[in-house]
Amino acid sequence: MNNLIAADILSQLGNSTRLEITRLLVRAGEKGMLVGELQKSLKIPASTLSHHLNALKSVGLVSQERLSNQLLCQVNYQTIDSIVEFLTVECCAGNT
Amino acid sequence: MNNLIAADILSQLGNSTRLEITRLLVRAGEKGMLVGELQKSLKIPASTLSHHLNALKSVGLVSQERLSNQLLCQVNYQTIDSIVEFLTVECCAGNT
DNA sequence: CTTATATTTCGATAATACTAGAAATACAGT
DNA sequence: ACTGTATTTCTAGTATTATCGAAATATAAG
Repeated sequence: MNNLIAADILSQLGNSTRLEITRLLVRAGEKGMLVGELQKSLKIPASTLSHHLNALKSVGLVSQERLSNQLLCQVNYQTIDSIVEFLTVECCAGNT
Repeated sequence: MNNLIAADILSQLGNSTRLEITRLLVRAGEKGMLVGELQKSLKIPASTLSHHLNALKSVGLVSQERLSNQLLCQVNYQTIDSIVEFLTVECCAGNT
């Protein structure tokens, strides 16, 4: 985890819609959520949601798996843990 | 700490220059760093640095204090801790 | 092979952010 | 007052990001 990758991940989390998507997926846990379920929760156009999901996928925060004609989304806990670790250990907090 | 405020803070950290500024200030600890020292480290124009410092101040990540004709910058550990807490507890990680 | 549902990709527009030179401000010393 | 150093604010150009309708693609069922 270097500065550039960390900034990339943080910038993806730094949008309230994407942060909310991430939060929903974390709460959904292992079983994940379908794109359609996310859309119902968020009430945003499908194309907008798809765009944000792509952004989250691009930095490894979310992965998708096809189930017939639906797409299941799951959060990647490892990526979240690694950014938390970056903030706490390598970079930032805990220096009080 | 709500979703919108968290996203704001995360988006400020989600820029490699600002993340580097934050990292430098964390490492500097209590004694902080002068704007000029930051500029020497980062090698970016003063106006660009000032712009980023304003962004970090706007979300409470950095504070400044004048020392005669220089400005001392300090990171606000509390803000970093609160965003880490948001990620670990309220929102995201640790759900494995 | 047509229809229906789920989702993405395309394309265009609007909004926001980044960068940096130039001018302005703040302060200290002479 | 004048000069020098530190830093900000102004301004503008460029680039990136967000939004979302319309069209396209994927899959399943009839």
